Amino acid sequence: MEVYINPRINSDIFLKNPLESDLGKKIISTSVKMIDELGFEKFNFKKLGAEINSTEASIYRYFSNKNRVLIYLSSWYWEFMQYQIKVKTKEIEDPRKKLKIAISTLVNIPTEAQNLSYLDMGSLQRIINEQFYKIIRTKKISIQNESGFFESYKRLCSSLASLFNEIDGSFKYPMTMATSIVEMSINNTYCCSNLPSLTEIKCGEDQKGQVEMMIQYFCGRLLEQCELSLN
Amino acid sequence: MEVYINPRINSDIFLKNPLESDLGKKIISTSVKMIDELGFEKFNFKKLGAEINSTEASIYRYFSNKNRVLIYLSSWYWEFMQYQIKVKTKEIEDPRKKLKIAISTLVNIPTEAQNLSYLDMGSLQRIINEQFYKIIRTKKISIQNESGFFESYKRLCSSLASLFNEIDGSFKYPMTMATSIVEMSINNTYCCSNLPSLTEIKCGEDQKGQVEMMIQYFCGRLLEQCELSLN
DNA sequence: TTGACTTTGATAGTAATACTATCATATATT
DNA sequence: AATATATGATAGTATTACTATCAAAGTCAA
Repeated sequence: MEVYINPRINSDIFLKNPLESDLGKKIISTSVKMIDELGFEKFNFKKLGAEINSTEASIYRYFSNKNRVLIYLSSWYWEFMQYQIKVKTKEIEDPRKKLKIAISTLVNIPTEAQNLSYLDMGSLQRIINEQFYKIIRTKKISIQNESGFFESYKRLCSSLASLFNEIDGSFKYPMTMATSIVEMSINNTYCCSNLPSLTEIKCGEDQKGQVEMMIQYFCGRLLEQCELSLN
Repeated sequence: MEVYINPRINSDIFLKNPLESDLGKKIISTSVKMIDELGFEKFNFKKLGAEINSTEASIYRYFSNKNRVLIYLSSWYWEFMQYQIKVKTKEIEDPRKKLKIAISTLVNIPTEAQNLSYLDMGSLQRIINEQFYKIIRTKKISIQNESGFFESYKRLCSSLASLFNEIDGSFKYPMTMATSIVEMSINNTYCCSNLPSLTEIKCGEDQKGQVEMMIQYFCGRLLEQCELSLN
């Protein structure tokens, strides 16, 4: 019986749907672990094959190269994020409260989504924090964008932008603000561990709470009528 | 007679200072052209050697690998940026006016710095827009950070952060805001050409002006007493 | 049960990449 | 004139990112 949530992912990203076989599921779940441990550069299909007792050739039947695996994982991550935010804000009317929940989800997705996914969301979040930029900064960006590889990310940003718009219709740049907010959550979590002098967030237990409060603070200043931190 | 500005760059980044020989200068100026044209992945020392009528081995005497070239170029870029902002704000007292100039420089550095550099600043800016994240998202981040490879970038962010602090001492996250503003200039220029649905900026002649105004708008909302766009 | 089709495994091979090493030559320095 | 330094020329190695081929195993349908 299937209890996991399977996000719908653009089928041009893969050659064969990894969710339709045991090998496929192993490929993606073990990719997450290995990329998190080795880093994306040192990760490759030969090592992955060895790890899951399969072969390089078999994995190439699912994904044409390791970049596609990364694109697949990021689509998964953003789809999952979107879904979680949707579920958690369904019953809520006030866009300020919705935004507060969206921010919290953005930061805390790994703890909230445990046991809903084949994938280790903690590892996946670290991967996204480290690697997401590699996905969207490529010479192949136009072709990949036209193929719809980034739809999941764009959809999430759009729905944040609509929230901003609902809260403060006079705000001129909701889409830019949305990407900035998402990147702020990525960056500050990353910098806090790796380049601490670039952020006010202090590493440690309450780190995620700090990032959450910070993003609330920025939203409160950017949008009128939006004092999230006081609610 | 030397009329160019030579930014001081952490000497651990290179094996032999490229500014101290003709070959070295050719290496960096041709790297900029080639990375801009080919993309960083397809650029390598063999191709570079062929282009400048030298050899792979000779280039390896200057840089231990192509990543170091990218780090070198980004240090150059941020040093140059810092220097330009400093020169242009030297005589000015009002931190708001200083900030306005800093924002403009951030966006318009290629046109402002023509003929001050060996390097084509237009190409270099495109490279930074596309590749900067690759530099700071690496498994070697801690070692490289400890070696001081990112000092130029950090210094620039710090000086922006002090400006924010001068303008509005009550603002809680000046450093995060500084990195966000710098990244906003990088991202929106990139997205405008490559992922247009992620930004409100419209590609075209006035593109840089739009980005400038947008950043001013964000600063105006984030900091109290800071209506830059009205000045 | 036979036969066909699909999935995976096993193995081999190729072109390109990212270096490293060595030696010769040219040039500059003392 | 002797020496040190910079560069060029060439060769070689390990790894990577694929591609191709064939065999074995399991599945499904007549």
